Amino acid sequence: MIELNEAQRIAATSPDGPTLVLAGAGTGKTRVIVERIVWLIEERGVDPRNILALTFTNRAANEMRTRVIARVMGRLGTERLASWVGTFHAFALYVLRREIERLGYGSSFTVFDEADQLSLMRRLLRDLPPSHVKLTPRDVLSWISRQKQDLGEPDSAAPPQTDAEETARLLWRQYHDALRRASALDFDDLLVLLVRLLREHEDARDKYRRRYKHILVDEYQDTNRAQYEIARLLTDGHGNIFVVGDEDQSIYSWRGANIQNILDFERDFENARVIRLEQNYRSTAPILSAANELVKNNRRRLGKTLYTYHKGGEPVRFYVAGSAEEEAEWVVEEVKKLGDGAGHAAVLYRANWQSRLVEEALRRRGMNYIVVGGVRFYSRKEIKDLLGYMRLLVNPADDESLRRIIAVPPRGIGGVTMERFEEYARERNQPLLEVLRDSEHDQTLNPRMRDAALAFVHLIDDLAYQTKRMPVRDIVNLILDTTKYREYLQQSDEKDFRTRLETVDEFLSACTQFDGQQSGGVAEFLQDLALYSEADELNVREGAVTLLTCHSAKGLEFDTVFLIGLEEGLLPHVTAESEREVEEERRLCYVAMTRARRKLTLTAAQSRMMHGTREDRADSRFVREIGGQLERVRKEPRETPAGRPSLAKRPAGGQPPEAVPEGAMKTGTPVHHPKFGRGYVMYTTGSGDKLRAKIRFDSGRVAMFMVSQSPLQIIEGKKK
DNA sequence: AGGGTGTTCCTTTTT
DNA sequence: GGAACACCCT
Repeated sequence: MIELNEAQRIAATSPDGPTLVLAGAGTGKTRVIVERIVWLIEERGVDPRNILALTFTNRAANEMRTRVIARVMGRLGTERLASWVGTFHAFALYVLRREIERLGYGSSFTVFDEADQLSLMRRLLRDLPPSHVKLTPRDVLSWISRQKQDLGEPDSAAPPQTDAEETARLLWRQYHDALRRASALDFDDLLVLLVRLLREHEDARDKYRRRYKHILVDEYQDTNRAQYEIARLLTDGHGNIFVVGDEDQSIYSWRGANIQNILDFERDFENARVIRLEQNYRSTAPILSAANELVKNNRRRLGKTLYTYHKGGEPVRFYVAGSAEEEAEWVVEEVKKLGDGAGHAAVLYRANWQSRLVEEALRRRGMNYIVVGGVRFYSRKEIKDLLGYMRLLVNPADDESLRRIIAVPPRGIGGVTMERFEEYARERNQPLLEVLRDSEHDQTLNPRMRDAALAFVHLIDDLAYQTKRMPVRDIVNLILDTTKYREYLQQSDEKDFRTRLETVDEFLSACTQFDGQQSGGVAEFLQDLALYSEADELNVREGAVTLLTCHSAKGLEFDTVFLIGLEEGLLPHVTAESEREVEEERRLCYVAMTRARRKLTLTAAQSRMMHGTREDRADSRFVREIGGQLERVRKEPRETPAGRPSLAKRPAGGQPPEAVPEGAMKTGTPVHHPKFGRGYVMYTTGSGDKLRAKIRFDSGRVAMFMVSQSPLQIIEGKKK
């Protein structure tokens, strides 16, 4: 066993039976799991195939797998790790592919992503009688998700308490039926159906119990009811469950994670051993003590105190900028000072949209950076279009995909025509594709509609026939050719069709890769894709700073960390109202801070654009709680008064300097702005005093101005 | 039918 | 600043 401290060694070599390892941030959690797997295989002689290791993110799974292989290789010469290491969702998918027919589903089911769920829910809400309470699709979906993760059923006994709940329940029923009809599952269904399979089918339960004699769960504090139940069902019988977690890092309650699972482990699993890891190997003393200072304000915790033998270290800094723009500028300047060290630095934020300002500041300086997460490759329009075709081929009942592609490219079936088919589909409870097919015999239909519908059905039928048993790449190529998709992109989107074509090519490469590695066909390809996200791949680019949310930073570490937006309403987030929710925000802040090895800087802004208007911002209460541990950084003097646009500074009622005459602002007009300098009009929208102009400045900056209220001036002739 | 434009929301975090 | 929707024009 390599370099383990006493507590780590005791944990990794814990005998059979339930074990809970409470591992604080940076105490070597992953190492303990990895060493335990190695120990089980090498010392205890456990067959690797009998080991099941479950994680929450693919990234964590990949890392664990890589590390175990690296450890086991030299000794056993095993090239491939036969243990099952992956996320709960991936494991559920793996089992369901083989067993789902027992639950009355076909094995080529579709997995709905968030966009699919949203568009389905939007439609259901539209069709709801107006008497119902107004709910947003997001709210309904997250309510349903919570119910599912708690293993509720759409028509369970408990009577609805409020009108909203009654409506939500009705929508759940409809949503459930729609998924059923489309032979589709959402993310939660993967877990729910696995639980049902294990509960209701004894032979399946026995089979998987016998196979997985040792269950390991990473980030146990993030398990929800369904995941807990899966672990429990697989464990009952042998009791060999080894979980690692940290209640102070529980940040997924909005996804149904139940912190009670870790708090109750000793009660749930009899004779459980509990081992605490408290020696932190990652951070310097000042970082650790600031983080401890913060998290000790939480009441719901088991309590641990992290310590380190690292002496010294720079104090944790706190910088307040005048505006969010200035905050980004400052942070980027600081990153720049790091030189090559930027490659080991990260900028962390609460919400994805916060990356924008930082990205812009980085781009202005031509600096390299990586954004983790954000807009996903597979949610880009062109990819979703192609996936729509593929999904319809695999699963002709997938109405959601049909709606997406029926007018892509346009083929004479628009809103009015579709409405008519939708109605038939509802009446006869049939998939849309079938309804379109049957239109052949419908004499009441206008012939133009009918011909268009039949042409589409033939297209799909032909594709389905030709693509049987074809490699995925060839299928996509065939779709591209028969639908003239590239030509469609070209004519519909002159501006950025080049990047879109590149995206298509990138997608083709991904297909080729799948064809080369995996044995499955399109159905498997699509199912795997649903669980994949780019955040899984942490591409390291030489010298590039990493931008990511606090959530996706979990499990990672960086030499230098900037945690930005420490403001009330952002961290803690506005939506956190109850004390319980604020505690989770505090844990999130704690997780973010403890990512730093050597240098940690917190920042905030005094003003920020929030949904279209500039708002004054207050420092986060967390800053106060860390209090004395922070070193305040003073603003450096600047030549130009920074931050706030001049609009905010003008005395109320004042006239803009030299009002711009109506009609003078045209595309190409050169203008001058006191703060941003010279530029020209890209285009204008609106009219009168609502006239707005998009300006591209010589600095490269692009901004939209309300002409009547901005200090823009038209300058004569001298265009550069 | 389909493209373009304007208007009105709302924006957490992820499998 | 963006997505979804409503509206208008061809």
